[in-house]
Amino acid sequence: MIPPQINDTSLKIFRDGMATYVVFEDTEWEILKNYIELKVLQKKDHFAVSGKICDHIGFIVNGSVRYYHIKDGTEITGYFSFENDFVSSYKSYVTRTPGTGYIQALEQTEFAIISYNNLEQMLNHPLLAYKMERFGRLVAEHYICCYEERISSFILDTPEERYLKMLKTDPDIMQRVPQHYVANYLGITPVSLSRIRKRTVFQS
Amino acid sequence: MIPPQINDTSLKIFRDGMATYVVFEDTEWEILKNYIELKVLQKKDHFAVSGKICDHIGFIVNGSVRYYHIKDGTEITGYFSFENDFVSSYKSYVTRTPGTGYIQALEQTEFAIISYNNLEQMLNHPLLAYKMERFGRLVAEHYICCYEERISSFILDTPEERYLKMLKTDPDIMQRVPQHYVANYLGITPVSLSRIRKRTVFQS
DNA sequence: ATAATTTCTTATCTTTTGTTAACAATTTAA
DNA sequence: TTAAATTGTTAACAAAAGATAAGAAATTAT
Repeated sequence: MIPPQINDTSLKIFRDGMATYVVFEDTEWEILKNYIELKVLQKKDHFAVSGKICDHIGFIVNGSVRYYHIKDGTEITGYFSFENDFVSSYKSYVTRTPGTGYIQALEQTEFAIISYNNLEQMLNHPLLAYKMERFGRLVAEHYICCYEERISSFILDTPEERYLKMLKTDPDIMQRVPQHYVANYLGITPVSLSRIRKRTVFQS
Repeated sequence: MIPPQINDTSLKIFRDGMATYVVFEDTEWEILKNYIELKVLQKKDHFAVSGKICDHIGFIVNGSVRYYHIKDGTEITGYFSFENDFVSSYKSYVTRTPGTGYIQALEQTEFAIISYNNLEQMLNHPLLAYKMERFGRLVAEHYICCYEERISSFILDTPEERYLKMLKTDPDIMQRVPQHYVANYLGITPVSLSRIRKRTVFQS
């Protein structure tokens, strides 16, 4: 099985990204890299679509994506990911069931990707299994921490507080993402975000 | 190191709970069980408190807990856990930093617990490490899926829809938990939940 | 460069939620 | 059993958000 070649620059960035969680030695990496492929999406192309099983987990080498759902015929954006983030319809990927949302490139975006089958092979490979399990655990734990924060903010903060916190946490998000997507992400309407920005004398 | 004894009934329930994710053989279990302790909290006792590092991960053998934060001097309940759930201030436990919230028993509650040190030892034990990493990954993935659902609901659904969905997902929650806690959990005030229940001819 | 599309703001009106307070109902404690 | 505390409901009013629409601003496409 000869996977589509991924270039060395992207591979290096991906290796560094994984090293945040688990460091792979050169000998391990020589094996591991054979399971990594490259994917490039143009603006508005989809990484995952509703109704289909999401077959890959991606790592953004450069670019960005948004997660959205369709409710009553309109798109509602729930999340964004940027460089060095992992991307997938996790539930779909993990449970092998059709996803309920979409993941779309906000601009031309380059991913290092691991197919479900390749991940299975890595998890069964005697020289990779242990570190891959560990890697998976640490990544999952990291995202749990992020999600915890996000849920707390819905429980504890008003939309206005959520907006102001976001400006501190992701100072450049308003520059990189259309405002009406950000509004959805905050759980409010675009009109409402516009009003909040007006009354908070929008810093940034 | 001789840990406080945990009784066999509770241990069996905990073993079944872990087996949802990874099955441990008898020989493995004989080692593993030495790292498990028992904890019993009376109603209103705390499993974790704000400002302190949460040193244990718990598994509810029987009973229930609520997660809450204090904002402007008042308690806001963000989550509940019941039998067969894992319980911890995850971020605190994982990152070894003081937690920002509280976990409190809603009734007398019995936990199988793993201290951070014991978990480290298990993760370093040659006969347990691999399966424990895998177990950790699968549990974390499971909670990611749950959290994804919850966040989606804040983005996509109105409070009323969120309430109705909850009735389907957790049909007995209104019986087990005070209503004003549930209101917080839904991201609204107790008064608002009372109104929603009135106008939806509260089923259940 | 111009037209078309998308995005953002503003205004009006409606609906919902938050706030506060009073009271009833229920649970807990003495 | 009675008293105290907690919990749930309802009402009145204020504040915020949703819905819709119109127009301005910015971006994208031709």
